[in-house]
Amino acid sequence: MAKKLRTRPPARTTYRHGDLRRALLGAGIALAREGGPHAIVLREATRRAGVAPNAAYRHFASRQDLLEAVRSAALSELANAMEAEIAKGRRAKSAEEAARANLRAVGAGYLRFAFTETGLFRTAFATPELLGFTGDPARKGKSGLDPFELLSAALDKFVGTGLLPPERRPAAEFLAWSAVHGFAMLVIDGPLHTVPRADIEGIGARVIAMVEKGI
Amino acid sequence: MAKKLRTRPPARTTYRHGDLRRALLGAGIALAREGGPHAIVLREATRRAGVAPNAAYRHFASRQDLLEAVRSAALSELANAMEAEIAKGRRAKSAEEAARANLRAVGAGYLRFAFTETGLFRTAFATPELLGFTGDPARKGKSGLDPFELLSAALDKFVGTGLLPPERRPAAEFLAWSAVHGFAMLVIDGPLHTVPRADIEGIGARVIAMVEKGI
DNA sequence: AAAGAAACTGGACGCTGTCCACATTCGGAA
DNA sequence: TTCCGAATGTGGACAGCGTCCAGTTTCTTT
Repeated sequence: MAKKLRTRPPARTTYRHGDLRRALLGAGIALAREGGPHAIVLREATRRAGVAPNAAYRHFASRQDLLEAVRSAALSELANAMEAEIAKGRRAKSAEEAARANLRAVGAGYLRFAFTETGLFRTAFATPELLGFTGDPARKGKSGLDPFELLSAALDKFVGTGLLPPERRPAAEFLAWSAVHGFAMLVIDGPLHTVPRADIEGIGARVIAMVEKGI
Repeated sequence: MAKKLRTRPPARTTYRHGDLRRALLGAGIALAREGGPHAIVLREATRRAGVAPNAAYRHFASRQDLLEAVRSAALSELANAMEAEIAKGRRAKSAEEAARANLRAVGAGYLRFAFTETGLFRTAFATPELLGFTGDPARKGKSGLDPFELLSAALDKFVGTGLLPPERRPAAEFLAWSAVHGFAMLVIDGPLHTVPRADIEGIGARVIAMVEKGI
């Protein structure tokens, strides 16, 4: 992989960069997109920003700190992908059908992002230590909801339309999420990696159906 | 974390180590158990074996090669954990109840291993590149089946006892696996990390129930 | 006893994250 | 306007990593 002479900006003339934090974050996102969390390397980010390695420390406390910022961005993009999928299926239907379509869209958007932006998806769930799912605004999508909240909203509609008895509502997001997330993992770097994408789509639909039926 | 002066053997007197490959593999497994795949570092393994860093290259082509060997060992231990759980529930029951208990045991064993041997579990599914689920004998448990085969066998019994219509059998392992694997991931380093273990057990049972019902 | 293969050592290289001391520039107070 | 402190970026260094190359020691085979 020739990663050396890439995206080197035209040798800035000013001493100050001007917007280094954003530049580093952008480089980090690009790196993650190309090669996952492992590929986020501080020195390469500074190289792409045209700046000395240590300059990064004025904006990020450590490599881990940069990784975390990229992670937030990835989660935000994931939320956007889910919202896009939800918006796609907006038709006039019965409340019940709408609730079903909504939940399916949440799952489908999640999977689409996982398979389309694999590097970012992996980064979004890369955890050296434990991860808190705080209400960090940097992780939300355009709707103001993060991925977890989007799923919760979809399940609330299930209860609202009587598709899910209220006593089974608590913690239901974890059942749904488990299935879809696990499936994504198995496809991305598990035994389903070699299965043709056409078949994947079918199995993915069955995973979502299993959730609808079994939740 | 004081990781330095650990398990240094008593300064071997012979030039040859005698059983270096096994020693390195053992050190690698210990490292993985303590800190996951990330913690498997070649130089540390050689240090623990009391040998120069390069000596490792007589037995493993690269760090990745050692990682792979540890991975196989981890998968084998996972299979053992699953088998143990299956054996626990062996009582005289109807074939149907036995099939249900079998599938639940497969899931429960998987989860138990994931939560008990987190480092090894993470290692088992760490994939820098893509991973093939070959019939590598080093990955099997005592029964001669690897984790995937154990799950397949459990599902076959479901079909055999009429609990699962044959037309839904194909690829069903991926539905079941997705749910349980995803749940493990969410607990290990996802948003469920902070949830008390008592509650986790309950949600885990519901995940498995969802699979039984929704598959 | 000699030769050849196998196992291990020693030193080096380039890469990484991070630390420290220094240089430059900007913005506000005098 | 000038000066001074805070913010930002540079340069050099360090230890640790995976890996390569060239030796050295030992075991095995002839």
